[in-house]
Amino acid sequence: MRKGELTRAAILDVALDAASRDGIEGLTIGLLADKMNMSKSGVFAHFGSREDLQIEVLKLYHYHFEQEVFYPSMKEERGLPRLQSMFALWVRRVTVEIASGCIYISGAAEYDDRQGPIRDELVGMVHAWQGALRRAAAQAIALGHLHVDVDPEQIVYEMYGLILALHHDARFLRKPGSVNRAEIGFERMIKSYAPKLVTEVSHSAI
Amino acid sequence: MRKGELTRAAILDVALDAASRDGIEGLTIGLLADKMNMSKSGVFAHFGSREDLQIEVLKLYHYHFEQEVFYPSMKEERGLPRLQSMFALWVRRVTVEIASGCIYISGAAEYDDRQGPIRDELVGMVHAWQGALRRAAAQAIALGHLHVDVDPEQIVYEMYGLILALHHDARFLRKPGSVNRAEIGFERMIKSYAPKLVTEVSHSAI
DNA sequence: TGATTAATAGTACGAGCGTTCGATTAATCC
DNA sequence: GGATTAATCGAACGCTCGTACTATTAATCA
Repeated sequence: MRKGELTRAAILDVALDAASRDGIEGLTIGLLADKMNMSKSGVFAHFGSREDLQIEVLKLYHYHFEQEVFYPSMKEERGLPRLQSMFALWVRRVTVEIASGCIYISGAAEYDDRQGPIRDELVGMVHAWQGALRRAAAQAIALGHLHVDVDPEQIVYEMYGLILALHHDARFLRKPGSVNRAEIGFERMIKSYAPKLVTEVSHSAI
Repeated sequence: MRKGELTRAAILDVALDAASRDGIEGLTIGLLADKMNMSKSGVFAHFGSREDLQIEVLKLYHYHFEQEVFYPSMKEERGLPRLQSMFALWVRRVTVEIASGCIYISGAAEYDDRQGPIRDELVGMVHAWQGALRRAAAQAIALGHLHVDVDPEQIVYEMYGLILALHHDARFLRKPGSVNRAEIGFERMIKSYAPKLVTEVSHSAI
């Protein structure tokens, strides 16, 4: 591996860390140069522009997310177990990120009114993840783990809400116990979307 | 009313609009000066500093939120009706804001890692609103509209999640039908936190 | 080791930022 | 209407930003 590629990767690592804290838009080349003990032009030379750097950081985050959340979940059994795993690993990732921050979430707030390549990249990633969640939910329905009438999109919507609330309460408000609330909410949602039982007993649970 | 106070109010109106779009941190004096057809120093003179301006914008947003969401809800009957009104008006506000943006939400993302007066102000406002929601939920429980074992904080958490998801999907992803999802999710939540039924009739009486 | 190429540093530019200060115009009051 | 105060402007300061260019150092390869 050439030396250039190595420093480039090191810069991206530092940039990801910085972006997690201050947002994608908070990334500056001067700041990275300081943290890397390099000159501004030295850092800049590895990327064609600041925008390219920002997009590379997004891709790096996406890679981490896939490795820690998506792929491990895909090894779980299809249907509800996989959906539960997705949520659990997602919660863990957001919790681990409490000190730094989830770029999908902070990025959504930063780029909801802007347009351009960065927004496009971000929207694509979130779409991909929501698509994976939707497929998992649809499989859970098809396999009879969840009620037939449930809309997979609705499940994705509510799961996303629980995670967003976790991010909000834990990171912004710094409330303890938020992880618990996310899990309780998820369990309640799964229960209320459970398939209709043949026996009367659990009617009240629906 | 002096002319100074009038322009000051006009600047704040424009600033609120700009901040809704580009965030509190995106506010710049030069931009406001352009929009107001004034000089930078002319705008600046109305506020001691940019930070003061930003805080004044927050207070103005808070005022609007109170007028459109909080006070009207307080006129509703205590308990579940009030809680439902709070959610409905909140949804409407976020929906109206889809073209611009909710500063409580975008601000939370901007200031989760910063500190200082702006963050303090923002945290205070969100705390106040969550407190109001919590009290309404607690009353709904006390009045028998919701199950006794339910934690009011959990209800606030999940309500906030539904709104955050609405903001995310409608504003960032620009998905249609998000308002419906928020309402469906809320109804399901209320149902699953409903009190255990003694008779069927009493349920509909609530 | 010497030649070649890659990686980094240094400097400069134009733009925008918040803020300060003195000058100037406009509104207010007697 | 003239005196007084309030409101606004204009220019400047020091700072940081992304980027372009040239020079210099370091790594790679024959």
